[in-house]
Amino acid sequence: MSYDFNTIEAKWQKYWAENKTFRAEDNSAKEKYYVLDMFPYPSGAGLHVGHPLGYIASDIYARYKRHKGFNVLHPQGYDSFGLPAEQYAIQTGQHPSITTKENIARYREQLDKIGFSFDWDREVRTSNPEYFKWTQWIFVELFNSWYDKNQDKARDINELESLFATEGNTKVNAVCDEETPVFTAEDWNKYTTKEKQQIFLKYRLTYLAETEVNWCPKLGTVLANDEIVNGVSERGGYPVIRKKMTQWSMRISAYAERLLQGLDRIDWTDALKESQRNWIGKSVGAGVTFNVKGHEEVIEVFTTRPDTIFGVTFMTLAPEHDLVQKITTPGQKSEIEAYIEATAKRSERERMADVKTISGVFTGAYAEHPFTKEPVPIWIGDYVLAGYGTGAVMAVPCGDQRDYDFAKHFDIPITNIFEGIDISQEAFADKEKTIIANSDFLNGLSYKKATKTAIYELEKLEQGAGKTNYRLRDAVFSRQRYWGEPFPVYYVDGMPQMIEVAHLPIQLPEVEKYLPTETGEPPLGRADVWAWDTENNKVVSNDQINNTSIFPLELNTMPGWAGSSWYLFRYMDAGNDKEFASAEALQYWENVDLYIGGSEHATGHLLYSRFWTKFLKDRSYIGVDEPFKKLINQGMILGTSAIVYRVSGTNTYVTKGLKDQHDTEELRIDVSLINNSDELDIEGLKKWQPQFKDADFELEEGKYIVGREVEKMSKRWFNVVNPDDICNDYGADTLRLYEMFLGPLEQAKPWNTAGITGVSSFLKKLWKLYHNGDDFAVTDTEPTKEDLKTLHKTIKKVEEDIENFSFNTSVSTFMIAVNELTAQKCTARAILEPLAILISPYAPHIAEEFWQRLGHSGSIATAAFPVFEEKHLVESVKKYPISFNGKTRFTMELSLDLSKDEIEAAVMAHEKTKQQLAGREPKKVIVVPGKIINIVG
RNA sequence: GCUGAAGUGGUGGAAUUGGUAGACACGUUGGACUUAAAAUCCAAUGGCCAUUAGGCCGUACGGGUUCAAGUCCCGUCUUCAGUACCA
Repeated sequence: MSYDFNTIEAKWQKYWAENKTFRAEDNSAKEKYYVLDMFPYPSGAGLHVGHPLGYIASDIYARYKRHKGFNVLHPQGYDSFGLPAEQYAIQTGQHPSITTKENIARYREQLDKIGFSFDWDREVRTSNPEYFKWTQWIFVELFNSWYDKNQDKARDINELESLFATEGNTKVNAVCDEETPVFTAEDWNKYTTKEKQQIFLKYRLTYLAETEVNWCPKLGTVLANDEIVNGVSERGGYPVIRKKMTQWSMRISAYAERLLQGLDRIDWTDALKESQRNWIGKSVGAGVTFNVKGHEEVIEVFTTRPDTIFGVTFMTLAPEHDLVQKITTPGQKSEIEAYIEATAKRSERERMADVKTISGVFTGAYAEHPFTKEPVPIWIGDYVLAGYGTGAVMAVPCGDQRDYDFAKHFDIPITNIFEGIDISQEAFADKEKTIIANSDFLNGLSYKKATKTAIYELEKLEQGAGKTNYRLRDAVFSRQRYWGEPFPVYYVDGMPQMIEVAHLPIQLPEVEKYLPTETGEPPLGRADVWAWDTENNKVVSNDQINNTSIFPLELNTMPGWAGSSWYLFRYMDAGNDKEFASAEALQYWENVDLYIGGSEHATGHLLYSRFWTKFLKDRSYIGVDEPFKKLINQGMILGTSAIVYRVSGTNTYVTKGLKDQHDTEELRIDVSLINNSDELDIEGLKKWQPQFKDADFELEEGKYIVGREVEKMSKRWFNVVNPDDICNDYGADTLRLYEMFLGPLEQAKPWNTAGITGVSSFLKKLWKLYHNGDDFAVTDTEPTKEDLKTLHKTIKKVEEDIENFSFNTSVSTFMIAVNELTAQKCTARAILEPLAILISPYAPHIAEEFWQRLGHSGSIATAAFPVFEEKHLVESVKKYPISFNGKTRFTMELSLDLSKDEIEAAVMAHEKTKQQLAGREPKKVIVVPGKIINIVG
């Protein structure tokens, strides 16, 4: 019987499902190990061969850990809320839940074919009400929490209320909005309920506020900072503008320092940690207050260089800054307004595209320098960003190149405050070489000392203090969409109220269209049944809204990252309808030991889930501070597109070798029409699309050779390779081995189906090793020394490879082992049985088949990993290369029992050595046991 | 600009961490089997010189340390990824 992978794979996939082979136990004497993949968004296109790469790697590791005796949790689910299903719904009118279900069914079918060891009993779907009930619950918990800086953790909002009632907010050290008023206990107790609610909103970890947001008109929704790439939306690439809107936000900024510190304790790549560090963007400096001449208002700035305060010759505000309208003098009004209008019109992208153009307008107003009391002109300019720091800078042209360029452009004076530095050409920003001059009490001081002194003096004046600033902004949490989690929120007198957990989940209402309303409200504004009855605790028809007991519900939905920020905990106890997961399950499974997924989530999902984990820990729902202990980013598998060359204006296609003789245009065609030597199947192409039906082809040596281009795998390039096809043609085990064999896990690499024959024929050879003709032929004979050596070499290498996640080299190791054992005609059970276990994480189906044929009744999945024994690798005789002055001349066999001196004596006595030395005395003989002998003449 | 990663045959990539560079595989060439093709099997395959034996040069480039460097150190160049008017 030959290797019939289709039958074998179907058989074992059925066996695993029926026997629930990979079910994880929630309490076990075994040590736990949690291996998680970033769960997929089930898109309509299905999986291509790139998607399973990370899943295969995590599956190998999960299976390996089971062999090593761990209780392994390896679940899978779907991130099933999101834009594509909604856009499809807008086009077709089909409810997104239907599309989503269909797509999930397709994904599941494809995943099952590859033979993953997922515990499907724990499947989660973020769009299932049983799941998003708890997403809504976490939202409510965040709403009911505030961040205490003294204890450095989130606390119950009721505790804040009692603090307010007894001592006001003067002593409360909390993370809150900038413009939070100061009040006493007496004030507090006089406030109306609504006033109290307004104040609480400034403290809650999720809050409703009017903020400057990224509005994407094309998508009709706001976006968080991480959803914008290069000034355009990540999805679709549409322009994004800044706009003030009332939105839900997450006070992630409260966790900035802990998110930064936590990075030191987790095993992630440096690149990823670095991009989170950059995103958090900590900078240490000072906040400085400038009085505005003739106004009550003051301007707050943040600077990393308080030591250069005497170099301030002007100030610049962001055009969007609140004070601009108030301080602009009548004479400058029209000019300022024209400028603000012009900048507001520009998209983020345009603004980023021309950073070189210097623009700005003088407001006519002056601030007062805190020390010299000199007037400082106040300008506005779009090089100052509203979203960073306070949206205002003290400009020090001598020490900052942007301020310098601005000053030169508008002819603003530049004061030099650096000892012995020429600033006639450019600003001087080297902190380390700075000696301050021309600066009153800072003269002669270094950067460090001057900074300290300046802050001290500012504090004395009460016009500044040391301050740490973070680039990390609070994350906008509302989306003007349909297909997302509804907020468990209704409004009484404009103030948001939470719905208690007992009445959750709040399910999505039916709408007749998935578009915004004519008045610009989100799609939920179309729902007829979307009001909250506080007496009966249920959703009722909008007609009944009376604002005494029945109130309107929130119209926004949550963003895509809501459900994915905590799903790792749901897998621990996926069926629980009383809690998001039981305390026992949470305590046992703790957090993810190994997480595998793409690096594109560096500043989105991976940051938000760390934030929610820290929050849940603060509120004592979980015991861990970080969600993912170790993280590996798998590289993308790229497609290799096929290109034909059409002679311009004709229907004639020329082969690659002749294309330079014509004026041609490139067309991408389906990669399945190309054979392993880049030759085109012309008849196939003619049938593929009508435009090729009557085409002419100019060949070379009777062949049409296509051009190739490596690029992202995508339907529109026709370069998608479907894993189902590979499974049908070569088998899932071959697909798994080949995906690993392609190259290092973390690297991007092109898919090339041609190379798959290598691993495919390896599996055939492996099959033959266990079979003699048609019969399964494993004998109980004693293994030879060579056989044992091959086995133990393989155990050692494979174990090391898996521990280091270099799965690619393991595949080669298997190939070598099988070649050697075939040559040695090894049929010994004592070799082939452990070999089956070694291969089982990589090629589980064939391994199970061998295991059964070897007479075992259960699954190979729980078999113990073979133990490596050094003694089998030790040889008695070794070939030593003998070198003279670094050049290898010959090799010589020597016993390994010899000591260093004996080896040296034997080599010197050897005839060839004597010839080489030709009577000369060597200076030195270097013996590296088992490796090389070097004689230095 | 800044940060991170990396430069090894025609290609993907190995190299036990300083010890015979190019494992393994693809591709290519030649051969066997076949009427033929596919499949399969065998052999060769870094470059140059040599009939052979063998020799010389080779891990982006230039230096250095060492008996010994792909690996360590200094400098240069290139590529990829992330990020960017961050005060």
